Amino acid sequence: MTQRKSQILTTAARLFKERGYSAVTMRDLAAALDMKAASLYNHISGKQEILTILILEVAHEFTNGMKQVESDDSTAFVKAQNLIALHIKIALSLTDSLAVLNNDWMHLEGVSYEEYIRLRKNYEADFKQIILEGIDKGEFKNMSVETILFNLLSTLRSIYLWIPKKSPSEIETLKVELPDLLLLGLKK
Amino acid sequence: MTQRKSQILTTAARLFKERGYSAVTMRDLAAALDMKAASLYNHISGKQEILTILILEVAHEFTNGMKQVESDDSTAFVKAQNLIALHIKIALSLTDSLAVLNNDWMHLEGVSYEEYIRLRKNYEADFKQIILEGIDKGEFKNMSVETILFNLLSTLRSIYLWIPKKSPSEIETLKVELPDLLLLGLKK
DNA sequence: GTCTATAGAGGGATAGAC
DNA sequence: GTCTATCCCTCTATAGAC
Repeated sequence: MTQRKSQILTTAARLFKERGYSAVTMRDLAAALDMKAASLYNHISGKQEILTILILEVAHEFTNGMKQVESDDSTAFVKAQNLIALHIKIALSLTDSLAVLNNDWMHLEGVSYEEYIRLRKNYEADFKQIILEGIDKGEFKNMSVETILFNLLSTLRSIYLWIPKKSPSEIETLKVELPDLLLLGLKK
Repeated sequence: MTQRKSQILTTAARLFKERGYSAVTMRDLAAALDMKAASLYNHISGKQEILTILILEVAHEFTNGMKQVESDDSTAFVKAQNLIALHIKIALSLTDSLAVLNNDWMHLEGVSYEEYIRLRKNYEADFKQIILEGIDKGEFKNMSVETILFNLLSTLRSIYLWIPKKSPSEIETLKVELPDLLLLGLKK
């Protein structure tokens, strides 16, 4: 990956986050980089390639993080804590790309689309399994696993919206309080 | 509002929800209604009008619901319960428009944009006030109000994503469990 | 109220000079 | 590696017949 290409990708991520993939033109992107649209094509094959790289990078981060969490031989409660930390970490390091994943995944095409859907399906199934384990072993309240998963993923998926508006000290507060807020209500 | 116009609006809401405002063309919308794009303009002034009507209707529903909740002389805990019920009710009755509000508000233009921003700002400030009241009176844990607000709004804003996939009985479960899940962890 | 036709602007992408 | 010029297509919206 050349320097120019990653410059294009980070700028694209920011613009896609602000206005959405479909509303950003190659001319917009080029202008934000002080160049002409035609020049972009020396670095990337097209608009779709940008979208695919941005989204699949984040999706693989989640998948790898989940593998890490699962390989650790700990309680469901600790695994859930680690997943919360994973979401915060990715939201901090890949804020804009994560926004693109959340909002524009449906504009992926062909095999990239299939790949994304597969990764997301597996991630959610793994997450559900961890919650089920927690309920089975009496670590969590005996509530509908669907409701719990919905609540956790909703909040975790929104972190990227919250982070850019906050100071480093507020983010530290979130890191400490979010696991408590999300999991202590669940604890048996 | 003629029957034809509301037919156009509900179809547009569905398409905008699926692909986003910018990716849906007037030809797409017309085709979904078995008509030609030019005919749409006998009922609406343009694409922007559709977006404005869909989003501001939902925004006013939230604003009116908040007024109701505030006018009730009850504890912060009950007010929070009522706000959760409000979000579930709107997510059920205006699922597609709510999705459009969440995803495409930034494509509003002119006074409609200003109006939306104003309504959202006031709604969030009112919500925050209720949480602060709960902390002050010792009903809620003494946590960062920002963290609490973030968690509540994240989950409440995502309900529309969850509802279309679920059966009526699962939705009943959500109505019962969500206030417990969101608020009992907060309770002092 | 719906149609065909089309204006006028702007989209992604390519060719080829430098 | 960047540019100008341009292709070809699609976009929103309008004009005017029926």
